[in-house]
Amino acid sequence: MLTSAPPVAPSTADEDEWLWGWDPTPGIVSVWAEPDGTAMIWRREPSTNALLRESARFKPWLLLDQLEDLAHLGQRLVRAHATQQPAPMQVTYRELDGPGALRFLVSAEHANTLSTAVLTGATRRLGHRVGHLRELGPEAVLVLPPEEQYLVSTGRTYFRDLTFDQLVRLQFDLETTGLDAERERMFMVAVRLPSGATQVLEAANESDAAEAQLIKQLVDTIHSADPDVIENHNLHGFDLPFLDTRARKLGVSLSLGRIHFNGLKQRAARRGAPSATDAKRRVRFVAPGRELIDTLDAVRRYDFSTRELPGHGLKAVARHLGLAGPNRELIRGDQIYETYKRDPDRVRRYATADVDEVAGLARMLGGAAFALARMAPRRYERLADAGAATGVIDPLLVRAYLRAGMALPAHADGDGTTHSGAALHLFATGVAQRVVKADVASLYPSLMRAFRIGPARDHLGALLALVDRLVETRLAAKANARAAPVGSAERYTHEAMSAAMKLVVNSAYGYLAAGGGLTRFADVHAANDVTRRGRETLDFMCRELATRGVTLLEADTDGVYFTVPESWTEINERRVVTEVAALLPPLVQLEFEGRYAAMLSHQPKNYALLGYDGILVLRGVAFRSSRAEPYGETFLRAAIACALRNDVVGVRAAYLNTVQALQARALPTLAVSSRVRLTKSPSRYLETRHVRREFAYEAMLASGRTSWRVGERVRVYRTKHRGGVVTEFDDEAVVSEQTDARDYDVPYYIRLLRTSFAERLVTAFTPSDFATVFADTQQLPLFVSALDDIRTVLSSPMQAKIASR
DNA sequence: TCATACCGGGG
DNA sequence: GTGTACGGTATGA
Repeated sequence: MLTSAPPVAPSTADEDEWLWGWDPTPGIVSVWAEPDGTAMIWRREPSTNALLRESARFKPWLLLDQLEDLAHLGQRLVRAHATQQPAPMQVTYRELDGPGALRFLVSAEHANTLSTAVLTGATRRLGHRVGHLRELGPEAVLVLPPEEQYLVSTGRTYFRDLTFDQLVRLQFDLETTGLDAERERMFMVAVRLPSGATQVLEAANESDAAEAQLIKQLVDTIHSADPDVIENHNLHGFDLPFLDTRARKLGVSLSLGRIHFNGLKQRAARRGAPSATDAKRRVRFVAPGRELIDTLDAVRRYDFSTRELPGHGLKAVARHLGLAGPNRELIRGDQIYETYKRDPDRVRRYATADVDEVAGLARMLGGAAFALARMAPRRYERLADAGAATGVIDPLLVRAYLRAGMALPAHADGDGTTHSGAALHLFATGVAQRVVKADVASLYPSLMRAFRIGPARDHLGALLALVDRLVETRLAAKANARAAPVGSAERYTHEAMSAAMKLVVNSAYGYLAAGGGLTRFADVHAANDVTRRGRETLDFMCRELATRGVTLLEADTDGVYFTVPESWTEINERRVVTEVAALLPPLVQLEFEGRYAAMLSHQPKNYALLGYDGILVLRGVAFRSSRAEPYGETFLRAAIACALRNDVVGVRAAYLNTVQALQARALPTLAVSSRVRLTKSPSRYLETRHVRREFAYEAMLASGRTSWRVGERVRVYRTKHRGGVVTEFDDEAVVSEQTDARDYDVPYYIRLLRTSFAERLVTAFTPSDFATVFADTQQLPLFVSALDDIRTVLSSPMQAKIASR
């Protein structure tokens, strides 16, 4: 059980245990525990990869804020003694040290003994029936799922001494006649076996019996492959709920786990499918003995820090990450079944590509959750979809406190103090040459460490200790990754560890700042202390840089863009960053992040950067919008690239060329079309059409499209009097040149070019020069020479406009 | 027009 | 018995 360690001055060894647990049992790949105190553990022997199944006993436990509710047990309530074997119906307790509210650690042989005893006492005390422990509130009781009780009390974690590639993983992907499991059915399942071989299971016909047979085949395939992990993209949002519904309707037993249950188990989850019994609740399915991993979760977590993915769909992500083959079969979702009837091989290739890409994706992005599962006392599949703050840090803290024999604070509401945010300064707008970006890596956790800012109620100092250890572990993992051969499992493991550490470290501040009593140790004062020091640090950096002769452009939270004098070389640029870095506290590391040939500073968080390699990067909503017409974006990129090189003639040429291309109708209709989503059904639109006409629907009707799906994305464009539609295939618009009428409204699109797109260069010139550069096309001859004198400008008219978030 | 509610994904 | 993203878009006052 939970052995006691000295509650003060934790040693390095204690902190290791807080981070990693303490039981060395290797190779755990799944855990299933029951309220009766039995736990089933599946392990892979790291040296042989053989699967072992072990059963164990544990004592279910929970934490209470008082013992009053258990007084009615009389003799059955006993103080815990390490040596004494408790009797079956006994409840043992131990009072923990420290000031925390949740201070009584209570346990029994069966969880039901515990909960019944507490509920009986609470019912008597409160004078009304208390039917469930959660009714007592988190300030009065802490009870974890059985697996987590087991992992916390034993100090075990998943995957010790195992690499990701030692996991036995299977991927499957359903192909169905539609999205609604109530009305549609499955007709195909692509399976990728742990060996990497793929197979396609198919229903023989459209009958119930054939679909039932397909489900049985899938279940058999999974059982004979016996994977530790089952993966798919949106597994919990689509495949499992669909499968569950179909199996119920068809009366087929859906037993996907290693313990036979009739059907899948469920757990509450924020991101899951609506529960069949209560539509307000969301659930995820559980198959005991296996871990059900949704690559969509890994994608979200990845994109959360990188923000580079075009979308989170499997095809888009696989393409972006280089996992998609060159001849990847693509079929629009609503055409899959139709295609299957005509050309089944095409759908087989499509579905097989899906499972292959999922396997690649899971390996590429799943390592972070794998690494977390080696630390935190939760199931792998829980850590794969958990938020870092409550999902990872809180379980680590709970385990640390119990290990130290310390009482845990209960969740507490804030005192009404509002949370203050980061600093954002726009110092100058327009075009700057020789731009440098300097930033502080992981500013907030660094400030927490440097100034020892932790939650006031964390008397054990566990959060700061964890952040310290996580940062150290991350640095070691990064070094190990660099030392390992490229592409090796070892390198991959270290990189995944580093990514996982970064995730948790960066959420430590979020944990502190979480409002509404969401996290156990939330502390708005500490969080404000962090952001205040963050603002001070940013302001200090800006001042110190400015006194060293640079011109500040924009500063946001933890980084600053500035431009340097013409005479400076990269050596000077780096020196000024190093000098300022030396003035900051040791753990707050200002880094030279990059240098650019030029920058167009438009609005806060909206700018363009031209690299010395000639690559132009646009940031911010002003420059990137999914609705923007492609011709405008093309123009904007060309014009900005010229402006950043001070090629004013080029800017003018880009403008004129676009105008002329429009006038000559040289641009395909696709180039002037805008992406919209149809959210009203045809009948719903027709109801309101006489009151208010909406362009997108009018364009559909004008193109003879009288039926569409709600949610369908189309590209629409304007003609002289009405509108037209270019249909879209997935994310890539496909239009046939022969059918392209190019009947778009030329004056409208010329106007749009000027008022919407050219406008985004307004800060690059003085007002009169701007008017000249984008003057009416007829006046061209007048202005050719006038352009020679025009230079881009950088201005700071507003006295360093300061905004606060 | 501005605030707020909702979505992201899957066939 | 969950977990508080965030930026874009849809909808309603």
